[in-house]
Amino acid sequence: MSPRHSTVEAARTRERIVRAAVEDASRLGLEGLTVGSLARRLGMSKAGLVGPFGSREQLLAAALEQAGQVFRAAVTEPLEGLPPGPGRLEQLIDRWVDYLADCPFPGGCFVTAASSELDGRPGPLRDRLREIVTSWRRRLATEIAAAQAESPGRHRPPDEVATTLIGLSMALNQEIQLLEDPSAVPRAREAMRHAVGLAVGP
Amino acid sequence: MSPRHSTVEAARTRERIVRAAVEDASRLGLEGLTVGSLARRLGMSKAGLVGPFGSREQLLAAALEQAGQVFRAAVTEPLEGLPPGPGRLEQLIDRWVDYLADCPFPGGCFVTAASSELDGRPGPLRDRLREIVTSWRRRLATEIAAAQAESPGRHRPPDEVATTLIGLSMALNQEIQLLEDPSAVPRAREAMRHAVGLAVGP
DNA sequence: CCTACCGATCGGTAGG
DNA sequence: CCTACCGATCGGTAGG
Repeated sequence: MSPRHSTVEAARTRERIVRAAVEDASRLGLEGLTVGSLARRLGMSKAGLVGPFGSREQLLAAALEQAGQVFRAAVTEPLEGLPPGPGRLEQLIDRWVDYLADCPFPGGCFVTAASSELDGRPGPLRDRLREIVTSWRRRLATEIAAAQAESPGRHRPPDEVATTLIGLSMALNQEIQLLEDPSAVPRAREAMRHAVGLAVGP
Repeated sequence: MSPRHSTVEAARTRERIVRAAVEDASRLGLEGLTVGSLARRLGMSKAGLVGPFGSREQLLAAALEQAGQVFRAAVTEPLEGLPPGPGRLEQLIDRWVDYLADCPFPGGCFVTAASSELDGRPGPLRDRLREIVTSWRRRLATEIAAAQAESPGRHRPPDEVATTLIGLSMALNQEIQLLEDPSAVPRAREAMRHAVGLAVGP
């Protein structure tokens, strides 16, 4: 009744392929990933590479899911256990900036790049990405509202602040990846803290 | 001594090709543009399409320049004649948001998409794009500093505000192109006005 | 997981 | 500006 060796091996192989696919897609874009060069890099045949997924597009879908997991592991999971409020929002911002500053993907934020690439290409990949982005926006707005609820006075609408934070993450990603400007990291961190109403440095 | 007819025709053809290239690249990305399908769409041969530019990459470079021109015509040129200060910054924000809301490119902001696509691909296209983005950042920071100079009190650093505005433009572009959320336009406009310290609506 | 192959398309060039 | 072609590569499949 124990799993056949080949089953374990198959899962390992699948995992190995997905990780390599995420790397390639991060550097070259989802459309830039080709099964031929990815297979060559892994020392496999094209058929062996695509087989576990059925098609190139389903391999890209698996890579997108994996990238979402990596983002959540870096930014969202460290918050578990903290009570909602300004302290947790501050942690979220720090984890988010750290994720962009020391990015687990060689080409910068995978979801941002995929969004720009897929927004004009209808299909299941675009649909799934829209779900991922929408869900993250909702999560952000909830965290912001919880933080605002603990301090008196008028606040900007949580949706607007969420847009500002997402925008700052995109601008930071550009300043790191395209402009290679090391001053961008502290600047974006301060801007995020200011946008949500946290005290900011001198 | 008058220019030969063929010279005028050649310039017209070149212009026509560049415009079509910008459209294709906006929808499919710069890497997604192929000379074969672009030639077919224009009823030309591949050789005739690429000839005036020398190579596909130089055609892409021409498309990038053209996209920069379109952006400046929409956002920067309308400001000419206005004195620096809050009024001109307000106009800049409105033209910028309008440009994104009713975009001259079918796939959304060309420069933002190109930035995300090229940031991991070293070469002359990336170098040129970096110049374009850097120059725009500088211009923005100058406009922000001029507006701040006219009002008393402490202000956020102009570089930080420039990052916030650029980020908001990217987030708005995503909300329009990927999420197709019509509420994004007024929200981003308010966020930009707030970020630069202009009075915002109710 | 492999080899061997499919038709289609890629960017580019020779020659006019 | 064209036709006609180059070698390379694309994603996918048949058959094992």
